[in-house]
Amino acid sequence: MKREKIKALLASGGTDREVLVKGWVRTKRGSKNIAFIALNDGSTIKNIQVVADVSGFDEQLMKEITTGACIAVRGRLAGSEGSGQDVEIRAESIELYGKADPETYPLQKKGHTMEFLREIAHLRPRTNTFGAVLRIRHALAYAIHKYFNDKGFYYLHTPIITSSDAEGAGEMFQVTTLDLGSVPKKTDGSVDFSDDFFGKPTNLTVSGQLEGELGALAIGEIYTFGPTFRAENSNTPRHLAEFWMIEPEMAFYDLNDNMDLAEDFVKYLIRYALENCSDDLDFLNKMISKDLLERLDFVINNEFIRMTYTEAVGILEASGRKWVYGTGWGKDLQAEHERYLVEEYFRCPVILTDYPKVIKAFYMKQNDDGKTVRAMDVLFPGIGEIIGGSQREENYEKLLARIQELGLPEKDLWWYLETRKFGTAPHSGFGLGFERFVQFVTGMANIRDVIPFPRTPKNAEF
RNA sequence: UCCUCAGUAGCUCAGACGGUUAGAGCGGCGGACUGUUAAUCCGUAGGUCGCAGGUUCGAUCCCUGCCUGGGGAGCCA
Repeated sequence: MKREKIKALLASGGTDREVLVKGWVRTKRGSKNIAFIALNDGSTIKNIQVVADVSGFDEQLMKEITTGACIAVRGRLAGSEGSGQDVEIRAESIELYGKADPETYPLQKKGHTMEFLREIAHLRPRTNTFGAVLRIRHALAYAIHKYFNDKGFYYLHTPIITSSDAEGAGEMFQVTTLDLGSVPKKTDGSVDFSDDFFGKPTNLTVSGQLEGELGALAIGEIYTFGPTFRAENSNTPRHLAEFWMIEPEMAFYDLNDNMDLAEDFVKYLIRYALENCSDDLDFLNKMISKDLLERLDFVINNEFIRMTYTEAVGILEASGRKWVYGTGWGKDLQAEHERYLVEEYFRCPVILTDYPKVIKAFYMKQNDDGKTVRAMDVLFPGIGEIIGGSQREENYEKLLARIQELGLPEKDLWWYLETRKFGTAPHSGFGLGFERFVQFVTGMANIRDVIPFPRTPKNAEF
């Protein structure tokens, strides 16, 4: 007999037939004569109720069917006499795959705090909340590939190990095979990397963007979707040391095309989740974040506000607010400023453009005013900056001048500069932090709870 | 990294001017119950009071340091 997944079984509609299901026991209740087992196999947030007439089963077996145990149930699918569910399985035989000693199994029927569940990350996927988050995370990852594939973008695999700190996106994790107990030194005392695996210092990537640009300037429109690593000592509900980032890069896109793509992309993903994960989103809306569905609907049904950094500063200065951080032109916007614009003034996602060049990266296209660059940040309620992007500087002289002005390692960037030397083209791109986006879609308050195994300062367990 | 709060039973928390046997709810275990929905009812076991020093006749409680976690900030996605 073929095992059926609970999701398919519940969707099938028919009753009065033999079925075989396998899964993990969520709860068992009942009396001396009858037992009710809520069984979940991860295919859906919904459990199937298994009803067992106790007299027909081995006493020891029934005793060992406890919360967390894994069982296979063969029985008859039937309409339920109880009110909590439409159908249930009248068990005819039960096989116990794995016991879960109730005295030591850490998951209870009652709710647990997110902090506690983080300590048992190997078991937390068995909870309703994490099951829902993991299914939604999967659906969003799939939708990302589908969106870009359908638009003719190519998935470009940029390197995880890199040898330059050109992007300057943050502190990096060093990659080495040198024996840290006795590091080879040169005569001047500095580390001799010639014996290291790559013969020079290497690190884990902080961004695939620069390599992404190489792809865009050859095959037109590409995207990356991979892990990135930042060794920043950031301890916040919005930062991870290891996170996933999506970075599309497009030839012949100007900043407006870039913004259009970003907005359309984000709305597509939310719509995809609403259409394909409604059970999980309903659960999260009820148990985790009260107005979740309302927020998601709002984002897909409203145009993002677009304005320049300069206009935004004007709004902040006209607000009459007392800010902890000053708001003069040329200063970067702080969390309190972004929050005011998004959550109070507009109450809508906002795209800010044309930031002062001094606070932005070297590769952004310089405007004719000599002061600003064609940058864009997409700001979301609750999580702040979710997308950062720009039109890239395609002019060789201007790009080189900026690199020199900032004292960046020109030698390490020779390959990047050559794209502007040989057949340069206007192009744009952006980066979307995947976990921050999953946070927004699921309503989870802490980014550590939207990735199966979070990596944060002082924590690399599991 | 800075500011701030916290760490007591498996979980969530209460507690004491510094003073003999540290409490509750839930969970577990035992029992009752012919259909339950985080079942209900009765009973019961369970604690190095985060770690290391210090003050004291005596510290889980006061002081110092450290560790871990939450929130806020910075850095950013």
